[in-house]
Amino acid sequence: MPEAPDSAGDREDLLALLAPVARLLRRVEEEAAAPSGLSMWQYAVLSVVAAAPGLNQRQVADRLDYSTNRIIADLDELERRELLRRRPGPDRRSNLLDATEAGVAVVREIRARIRRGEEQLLARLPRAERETWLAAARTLADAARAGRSAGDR
Amino acid sequence: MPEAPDSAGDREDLLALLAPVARLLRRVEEEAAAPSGLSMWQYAVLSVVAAAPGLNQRQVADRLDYSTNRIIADLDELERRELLRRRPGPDRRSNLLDATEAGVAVVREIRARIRRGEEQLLARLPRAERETWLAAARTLADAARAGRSAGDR
DNA sequence: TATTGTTATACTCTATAACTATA
DNA sequence: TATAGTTATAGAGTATAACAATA
Repeated sequence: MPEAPDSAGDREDLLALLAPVARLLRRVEEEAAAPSGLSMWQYAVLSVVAAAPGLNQRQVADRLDYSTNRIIADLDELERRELLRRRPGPDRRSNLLDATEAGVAVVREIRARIRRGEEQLLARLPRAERETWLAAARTLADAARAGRSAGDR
Repeated sequence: MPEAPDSAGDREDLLALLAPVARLLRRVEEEAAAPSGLSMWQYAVLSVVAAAPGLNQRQVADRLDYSTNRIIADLDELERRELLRRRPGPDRRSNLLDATEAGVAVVREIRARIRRGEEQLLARLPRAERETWLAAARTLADAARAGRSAGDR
C-alpha cells in the first residue's frame, strides 16, 4: 500500500498531544503523594513493591524505567519510615523488597487521590469511549516498554 | 452517583501508561531532529514558528509550555543557521518570529521522520481505532492545556 | 568474569530572580 | 507599573563510572 493519505499530512506530533497530559498527570501524582510525605518516585517505587512483593532493587527499577542508583535514596527513606523492608534473599548479593502494612495503606491512600485527579481529566471523554481509550493506551504502553530494550530496526 | 465501581479499583496509574509512550516518542523526536542538527526543543520551537508566523517569543514559549529564557539560546542558534528570523514588531520591545524557507523545509523533513517513528507505534492499534484514539488524545490534551493556567479547584 | 547494591562525580535540564529596554 | 527579552545563578534531576561484596 504505497498510498497512505495521512502519513505525510500535518496532524500534530503525537508527543505534542501526550506531553501536556503527562505533565498534568505528573503534577497530579506529586500533589497526591505530598500529603503522605512522599515524592512521586517514592510513591512509584512503593507502589511496585506493594503490588509485586519479593522483587530485588534492580527489578523494581527496571519496571519503572528508573535507575538503580537513584532508587537507593528512595528505598532508604521508605525503609526508615517503615513503609517497606529490605530482606536478604537466597542470593546474598540482592535485597528483596516487601511493603509493610503501613506501606500498603499509604499506597492505597495516595492512589485514591490520584484516581480523583485522573477522573477529572478522563471525564472529558464520553463514558463509553473511556475504557477503550485506556485499553489502547495500555497496548501502546506495552509496545513502548517492549521496544525499550529490543533493537529498533 | 455515589457508586463508581472502578474508581477505587486497582487499574494502573494513567501516568504509568503514558510515561513510557512519551519517553519513546521523545526519543523518536530526538533521533528525527538530530540528522538535521537540531535538538528536540529547537525542532519544537521552529515547528511552532513555521505553523504560526508572527508570534513573539513569549507566545511561542507558552504554546510549548516552554520557558522564555531557555528559548533564547534555541532561537539564537536557529537564527544563526537562518532557519528563522527575528523581526521587530509594532511594539519595539518584542521580536516577531518567522521561519525562513529553509526552516520550513527542515521542519517538513524532521516531521516526516517523526511520522515514520510514530506509525511504528500506532501500528499496534487496529486501523479503525487509531483515529478515534488520536481524537480522544487531542481532547485530553486540550483539557490538560486549559487546566494548566486555570485554577484547579 | 558477571551481577547487585552502593557511592561519588559530572553533566544536563529546569526554575528563579535580577537586569535592560520599552510601554 | 507592567511587559518582552536577556542574562546569571542555583537547584533538581540524570547519567556515568568506580567500588565492594557475592556469585
